[in-house]
Amino acid sequence: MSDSPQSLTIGQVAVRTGLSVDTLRFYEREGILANPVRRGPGGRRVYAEHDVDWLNLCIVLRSSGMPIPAIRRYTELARQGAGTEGDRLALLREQQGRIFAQIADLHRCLDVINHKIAVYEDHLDRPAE
Amino acid sequence: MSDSPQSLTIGQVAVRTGLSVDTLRFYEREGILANPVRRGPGGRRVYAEHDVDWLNLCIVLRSSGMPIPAIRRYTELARQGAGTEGDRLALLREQQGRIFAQIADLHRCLDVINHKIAVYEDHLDRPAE
DNA sequence: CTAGGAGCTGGACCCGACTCCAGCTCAAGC
DNA sequence: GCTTGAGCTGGAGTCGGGTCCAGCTCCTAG
Repeated sequence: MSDSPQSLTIGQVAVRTGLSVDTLRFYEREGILANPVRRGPGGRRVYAEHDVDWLNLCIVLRSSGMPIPAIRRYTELARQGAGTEGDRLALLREQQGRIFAQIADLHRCLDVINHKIAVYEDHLDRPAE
Repeated sequence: MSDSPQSLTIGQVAVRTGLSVDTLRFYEREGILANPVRRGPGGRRVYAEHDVDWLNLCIVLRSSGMPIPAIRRYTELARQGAGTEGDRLALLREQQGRIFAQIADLHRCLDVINHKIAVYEDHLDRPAE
């Protein structure tokens, strides 16, 4: 419970994030890790807790449909640090908008499907014929 | 205005559905058209209004994330006609469930992003520093 | 008759996002 | 000292969902 090791292996990060080890390396190549991962003895990646936090944000962005290049842009702004907050905010707001649109879209799909379901239920309720 | 031609060309179907001509042929190869498209003179596809209706349903299913093989299964049941309504209903209910899950997921993403946005707004509101 | 425009086919290609693999290096435990 | 397990690299492969293309056939209008 009281463990907050300041250094994690890629395997531990995989467990904490639910991403595969391969995906972690892939994301790194894609440049969506805030700080270019440190290396420990033997060239092994050393992650910190805040890398996990960052990855969790990336996971949220990805799963809401943000493509990797967009996440990379956001990451680059974050890497540049102070002064880019306005831009980062703008990117987040765009994504927020896209999420709203997706939700609205899904509700429209749901309407159609609910209607279809109702028709089938009605049809099946009718005993014979 | 008063046109409801009982036969449509692939180009007209493309316009009515918003799908490309290529995609229509692709969907046909994938077997997600209810009735194996009729052919007119010169081997040209002849569509009817109900094909457009069916395609519109397919579009809804696709855009709510149903993969093509699943749509194919649904289509096959529909083709078999009476007796498969229960199965079709089950497939629709599954998809309904997946849509609910997606919406819930997007709301969770939204929570995270809204929170991030609030932090940035707060940060940017602060005049100097 | 001839140039366009819409269709047709089979097959190649593309893109995004992973996923897998061979071949190598370490470090630890038996 | 040797096996095992976790990591490393570069590069290839996969999968889903389209998209594009060459080369051909019609039909219609000028």
